[in-house]
Amino acid sequence: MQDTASSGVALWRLVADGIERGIADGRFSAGDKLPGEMEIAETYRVNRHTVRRALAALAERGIVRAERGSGTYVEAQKLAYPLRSRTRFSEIVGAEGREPQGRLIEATDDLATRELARELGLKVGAPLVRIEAIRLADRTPICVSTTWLSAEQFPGAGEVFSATRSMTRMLEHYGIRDYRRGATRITAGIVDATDAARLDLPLGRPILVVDATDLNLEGKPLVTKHSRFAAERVEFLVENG
Amino acid sequence: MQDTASSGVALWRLVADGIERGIADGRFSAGDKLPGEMEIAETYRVNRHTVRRALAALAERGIVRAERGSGTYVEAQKLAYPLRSRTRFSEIVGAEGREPQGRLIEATDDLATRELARELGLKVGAPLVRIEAIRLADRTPICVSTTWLSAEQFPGAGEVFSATRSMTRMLEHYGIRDYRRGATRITAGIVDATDAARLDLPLGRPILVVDATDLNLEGKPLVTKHSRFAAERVEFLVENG
DNA sequence: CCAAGTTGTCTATGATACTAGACAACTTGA
DNA sequence: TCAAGTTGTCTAGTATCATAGACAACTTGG
Repeated sequence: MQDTASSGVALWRLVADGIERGIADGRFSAGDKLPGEMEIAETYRVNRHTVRRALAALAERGIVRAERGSGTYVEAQKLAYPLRSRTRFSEIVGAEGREPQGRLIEATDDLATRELARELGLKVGAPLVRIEAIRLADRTPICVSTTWLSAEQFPGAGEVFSATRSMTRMLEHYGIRDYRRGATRITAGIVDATDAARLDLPLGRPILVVDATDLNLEGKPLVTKHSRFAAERVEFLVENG
Repeated sequence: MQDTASSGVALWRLVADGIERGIADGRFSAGDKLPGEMEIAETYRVNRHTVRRALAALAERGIVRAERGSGTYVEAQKLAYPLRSRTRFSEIVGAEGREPQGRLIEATDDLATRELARELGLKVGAPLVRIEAIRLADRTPICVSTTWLSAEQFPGAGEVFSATRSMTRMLEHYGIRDYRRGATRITAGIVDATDAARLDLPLGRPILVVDATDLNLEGKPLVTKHSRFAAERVEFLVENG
């Protein structure tokens, strides 16, 4: 493909548009592996470097993701994540037709700092369970969360979460049938090295940081969390009214 | 105006598209004088030479005409395209005093889908020749067409079209002296990236989509086509009675 | 472990895009 | 006639676009 009589549109842009169209048309679906750079270059009659430019532009926009040695894959579209008083990760992901999954990274004992104590309605220094977990949709990491619970109210919470792989089912194990979201604070930042590895994100990528506390139906704090979402994989929906 | 975060679209093309849009929208009419090159350069925050490049591209396509010492004037007029039982692109364009031209993009083998088989009076799966071609008037692309013919009735149709550059002359080669238009269906849509590049149209522009079948004098289907016209360069005339 | 296939990075070259400034050639209206 | 405004042409420098080849780094399957 030669620059179409110098049309004013860069070759790499035409290639990028072609690939994006293939994704939009369903010729490639989320998770699919694209043809190799060489193959794309041949089908468009273009140099491999031009294809790389096109793929870089798509990767920049989070539409594809290159894996060295393996291939380039179609990124899932952003997960629509409504922020309501009832927010359950597994329900939200399931409602999008994707497979929710939770994975325990570690569960440790901890002591309440002043902030944690205030959020949870406990005394400073009260024993807590701290759960570091990762949540996925269709095997793509969406967020890592640090969750704190009272160690007295939820003894052995780490093992239970590890077994159930769901915060909701873990609370059910302790007889909590329902809960609701209290305050939610949202900020943004840059991923650190630890979270980057856990989220399978390149360094320097933006994250959405959510601090939230869940309450039981009487308004008593149950758990408080500090979650970091891969910004390019999720879109928060705030419902007005 | 700097290259918009390196969008892959040349600055002069953005300026040219802007001016062309102004003409299409009626902000400038045929015969009007455009603002001076300096003024255009200022409104687009661009060097005067870039404006000259844009105007040169428009002049090349016969849309504007520059007069030294005086100004640049709008030339554009839509191609009047009558829809009759006898529709020959080259005749229609020639009748407007413009130079018709055809160009083969590709010719491939194909198999009849149910719809194509019905249109052509063939069996599903019958071998077809699929011709992708572009038609121009005075070097301005007017439409791209996908044409299907029976591979058995017209063997090697792709090469013949490539050589004759005319559908009419191609059919003459197979002994078809005359044909007439059967059903014609017209819809509209937005140009996709591939057609945009072929029609030299900015993305997002409207197209006229025409599906039609040509019959021989006994009413037997010869070819069926799916054509996309640049809406801003053509005006269909339907003759009543 | 190895071979094949993949993406990542480097260097290099030529063409094109964009900016900048200057001046020539021409038209228009006062 | 003259001044102002217009398009046409030239030189020059910087950045981007596109091609080309080579090799490194990595993954996958046998």
